[in-house]
Amino acid sequence: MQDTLAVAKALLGKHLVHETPQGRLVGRIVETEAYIGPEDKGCHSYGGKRTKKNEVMYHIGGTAYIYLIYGMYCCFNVVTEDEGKASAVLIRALEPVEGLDVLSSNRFGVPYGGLTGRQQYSLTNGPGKLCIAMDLGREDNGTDLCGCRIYITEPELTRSFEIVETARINIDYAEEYKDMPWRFYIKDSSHVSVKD
DNA sequence: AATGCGATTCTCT
DNA sequence: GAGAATCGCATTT
Repeated sequence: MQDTLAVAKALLGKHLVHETPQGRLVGRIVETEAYIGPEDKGCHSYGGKRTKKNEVMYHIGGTAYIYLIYGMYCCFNVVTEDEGKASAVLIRALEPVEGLDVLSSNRFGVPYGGLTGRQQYSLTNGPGKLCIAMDLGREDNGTDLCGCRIYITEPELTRSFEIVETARINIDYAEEYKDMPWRFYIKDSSHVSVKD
């Protein structure tokens, strides 16, 4: 059960990789949020709710759960734990690592060199933004992250960093769970969506 | 058949 | 900081 929290923290600093026809896209994970199964009022599977939309949450850990939010953006999650636990970790922000021109083209329609400073900063610093840049869409929902197209790796150069634990974003409806410190980010990263 | 809304982002002010 | 954009799907009539 608490294992999801461990995964959320362990994912920080890892590289999310998407092998696309345009090239290999890589981002360093700098911000995550844990959504912990039926008990968590902020979780799509709260109370054991199981629908067409959240079905993938009930799959085995290591599956990609991607859903459409607000009619126009996607959010990318990593399903955690055993089959049926319906827990997941939302990837909220990345630092661009590889494939900068493709990431930039997907988001802003121009190569990385044509970006303003503000655009560079906002390339992947949010759950909807990183899906656009990394070309992750609903067609990738249910993808096995242990495969060779979308996966997570340990970077070649590991840096030490400090982890900040804080409340999750935009789940005011989650009552006593909205303040749980289940959001994690790398303190000195310049690409975190919201800092305290 | 109709209604309501969300684990967001962008554009003004 | 507020408001709009936009739509699949769960829930209600």
